[in-house]
Amino acid sequence: MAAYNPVSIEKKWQKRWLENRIFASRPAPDTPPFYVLDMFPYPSGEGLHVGHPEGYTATDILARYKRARGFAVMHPMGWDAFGLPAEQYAIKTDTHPGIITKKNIDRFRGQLQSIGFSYDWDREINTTDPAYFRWTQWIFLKLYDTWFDPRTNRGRPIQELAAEFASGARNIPAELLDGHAQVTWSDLNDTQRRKVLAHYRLAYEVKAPVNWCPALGTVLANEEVIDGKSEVGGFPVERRPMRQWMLRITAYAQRLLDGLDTLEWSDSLKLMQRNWIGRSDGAQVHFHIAHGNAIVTVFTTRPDTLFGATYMVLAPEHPLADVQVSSTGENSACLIPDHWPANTPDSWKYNNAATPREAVRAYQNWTSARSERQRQEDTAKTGAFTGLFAVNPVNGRTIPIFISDYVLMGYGSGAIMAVPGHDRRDFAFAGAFGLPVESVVAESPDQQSAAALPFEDNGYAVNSPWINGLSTEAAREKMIELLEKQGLGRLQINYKIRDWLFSRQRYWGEPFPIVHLPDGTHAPLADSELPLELPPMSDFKPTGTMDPPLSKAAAWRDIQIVLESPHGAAGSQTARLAKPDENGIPARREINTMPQWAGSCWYYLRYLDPHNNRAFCDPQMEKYWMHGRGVDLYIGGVEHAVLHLLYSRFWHKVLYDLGYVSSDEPFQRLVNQGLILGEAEYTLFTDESGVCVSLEDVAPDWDSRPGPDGRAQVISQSRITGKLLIGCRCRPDEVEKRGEGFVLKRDPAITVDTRSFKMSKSRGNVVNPDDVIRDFGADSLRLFEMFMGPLEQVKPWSTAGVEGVYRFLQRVWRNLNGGEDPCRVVYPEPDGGFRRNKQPATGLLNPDQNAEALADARAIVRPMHRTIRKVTGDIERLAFNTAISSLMEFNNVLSRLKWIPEAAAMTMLRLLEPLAPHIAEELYEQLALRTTASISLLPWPDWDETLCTDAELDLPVQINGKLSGRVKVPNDADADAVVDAAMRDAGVQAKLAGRPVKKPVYVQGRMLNLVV
RNA sequence: GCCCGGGUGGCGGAACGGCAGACGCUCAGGAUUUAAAAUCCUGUGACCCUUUCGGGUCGUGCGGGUUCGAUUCCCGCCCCGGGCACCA
Repeated sequence: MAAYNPVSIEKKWQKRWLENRIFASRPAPDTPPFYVLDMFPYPSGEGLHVGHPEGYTATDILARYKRARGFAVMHPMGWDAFGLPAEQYAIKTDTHPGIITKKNIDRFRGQLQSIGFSYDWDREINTTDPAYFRWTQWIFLKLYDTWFDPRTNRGRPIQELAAEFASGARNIPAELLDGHAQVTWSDLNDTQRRKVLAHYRLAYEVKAPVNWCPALGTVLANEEVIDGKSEVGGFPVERRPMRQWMLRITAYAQRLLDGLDTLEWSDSLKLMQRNWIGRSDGAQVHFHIAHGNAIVTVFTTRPDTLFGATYMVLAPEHPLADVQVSSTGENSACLIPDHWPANTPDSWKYNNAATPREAVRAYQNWTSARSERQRQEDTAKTGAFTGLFAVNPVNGRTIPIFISDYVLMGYGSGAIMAVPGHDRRDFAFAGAFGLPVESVVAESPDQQSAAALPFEDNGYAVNSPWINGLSTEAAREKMIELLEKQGLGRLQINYKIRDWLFSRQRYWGEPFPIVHLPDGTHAPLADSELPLELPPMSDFKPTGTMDPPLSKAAAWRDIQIVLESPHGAAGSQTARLAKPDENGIPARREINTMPQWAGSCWYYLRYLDPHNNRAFCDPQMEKYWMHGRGVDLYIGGVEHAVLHLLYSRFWHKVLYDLGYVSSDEPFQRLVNQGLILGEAEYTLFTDESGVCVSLEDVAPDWDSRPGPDGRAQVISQSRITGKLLIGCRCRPDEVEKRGEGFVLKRDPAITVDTRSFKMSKSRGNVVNPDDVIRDFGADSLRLFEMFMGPLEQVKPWSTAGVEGVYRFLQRVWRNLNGGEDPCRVVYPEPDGGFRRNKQPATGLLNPDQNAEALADARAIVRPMHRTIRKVTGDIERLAFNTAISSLMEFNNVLSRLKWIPEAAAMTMLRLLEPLAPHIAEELYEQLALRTTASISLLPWPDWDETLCTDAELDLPVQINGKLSGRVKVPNDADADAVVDAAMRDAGVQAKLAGRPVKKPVYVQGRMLNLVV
């Protein structure tokens, strides 16, 4: 009998699947669709690690299962291949990133194919392929040509806005035209029209402070900055003003929020998105500047505390604090006085500045030089008095106005009313500057003030004439109502989310299909100009300045263009390259490129129709596969919670508004797989002289540094002496369990740490799937990835565990292998007997053997049907670990049989196929009488509920909830019969010891509890 | 600080409010083998009683509660992991 040799059978079947296009998606009108999607991988130079195949295996199992259930399955794979790592490697090795990308993709594809995933490889896509990014650029132009209409709460074509201006249905805001008086659309020239429309587009250009990362040589989106450092690489990020492309995702904030309610995503993921969007309901309140006409509007979520506002704070960048302009004398609007008001405390004059203007300017300089990181780490309150006062509109009180960097220009109106009694930040500032703190909310309405300030909880309004006694909730509503009535303010909703910074100063990304015109405006490329490809460059290194690499491609950048109006509507001209004989306008291409997220925002749509060169996707295909709900199941890591998943929802909603897709949301159901950690490690700490230190004496804040062998080692310090401690790995046989933790065998006084670490190259605990496949085969890899535990849970890798599932597959092989010799699988003959060979009428069993085989055939029926039921249910709920367990149990039953009936063998293989397809295919080919090209083409088996249950139950009997015996009863016995049987049981009687049964509780088919 | 997850044998984990620890790993003993590997069989939560057969007590992070019955539901803590963090 041939041994189980995964390497050779896996290669064989992978080749056959590809050649016979077994897993090609086959949409058909009468077949229900099922779209199961993996998160778009970035083909890195490192290749796969075992974390990748976790989600991929889960989706593959479901894809194979759904095919068996008669669905048309969409299960594609492709490459998110633009991006920094390839570009950085290209610079290092002086190779074009396109070459590196291609190599990495080939490697990734090879690795994925070696795991036996049932992707439809005809649909493979690649974001760096011009045939793909032609449509990324096309969608960008759709965003560019769309404005958000708040009245209908949806995006609309920009031409419709132009038409409203043209017809006079909408006035042109004067501030958009340098304050010119009322003009009509027909008064405007093309430049002016472009300027007006640019203000509304979902893709717009703005000069604003951005997150500049010098180490990466590019700006980053807010979502890509974590703790003031770049998400990729952890490099410092600074704020710098730059001209950048932005996408108006903020317009869709409410839609993005509302859409979450309709999705089958985990609560924690929805929460992350909700927090990121950050809606808060409050009010804007207008404060007059004392002795002037100016008004400052603040945003507050606690209008009920208005009576407790004792000062006001502006962001340092607030327009009212713009002293730079006034100092040149150009603008007399600056209200900051040039002398301190009488009795200004010295502590208010920033660094004892001579005048408020100087104080404001000095403070602005200081705060703008501080990095994001410094700002975040140091929350001590600083600020400068502006010399100005505001009038509290509800009580007429005059309050001083400060600037401070704890107020952010980007949120609300960049100005706050400070209520130090009920806000800890204001409280801290008031403490630092000696400002009054008053209580206007208390725990109960009859208190004079809150027990302790700052009191931030809800309570009852006090010391607030308009609203005294009202609960915080009611007071808030009442106050807004009164403010609105008197024109002092109104209800306002704010969102934390900012517009999406969409350009990067890199080479390896999609070029913007935009040209800059001599008049300072810009125009989109005509559709006929797409795709706009990157110029071939040998030097694509960063320039060392903030100029992107494409600035070096002057011939590509500087062009002659012709503007055309395809829609006939002025203001929406498109640009095309001038022909040699044409008199073109000199123009410059946009030289920033799009961020990596661009290509992944819509890739799931391209899979549906990947070779279409007339549309990003045929509408019929989109309707069929997305069926108004979006992707049926999307599995991936949680790291994209606020990046890809927010961005692509945004793009999708725009496409939906414009009528290009049929569903409002792209991903109906989403599951996050848990991280796979490295193998569990025991860490022993020693000080520098090598003396062991027990874990209790080690400070809990660990760090790591490169050790002598180049690998990262854990370091910490002694709680007692503060001395440096070094963690080193010890072997499992050096430790033993003692009490709560593990101790050293040779010195049980020393407790060691036990935990699993994230896989990382520096720690040297990365597991390469190629090695696992070489040693145990792809089926074992797949099986173990799923057997480790629940999909969504974090779990540590274990090589011994892989061996466990490998042994399981070997046992399956030994049970069912049909090889050259006849095996234990027996086939029924028409006369009721059995034969051992596949060929009819050979290898007939003798009468004794027939009797054994018949007994086995009867015995296997119930386990078989129960296994079908269990595996089916487990796969449906993505509980693959328990599905595998029950297949192991079923196989253990088969192992105990003398003869294995064909039906049981086929059931085993059919159920195994989604999980371990290669071995299933191979054994199926060996055993099946009439084989299809693949076992995956067979339908899923059904189970018979009546065959799942035993005729006789072995019921546990409890007395007062404690297990006290068992009784055998027929499975349809009623409560009385069961109690009767229990009472006749000698063991139960002994336990009852004569006590009368007060009440029996019988749970049908499960257990009996006797209450005494 | 705020908001989510999660704490079950030596380990990964299983268990519609109903027999806690399925399945797998580890370890131990046995069979097979000249021997080893592989394979097969048996045992493997802790403690206690019993020569054996067997039996008992405790046990799902800790403390309470609801219930005939709680790993599961409720309240209060502790620990671990993740997210957010001067967002008014």
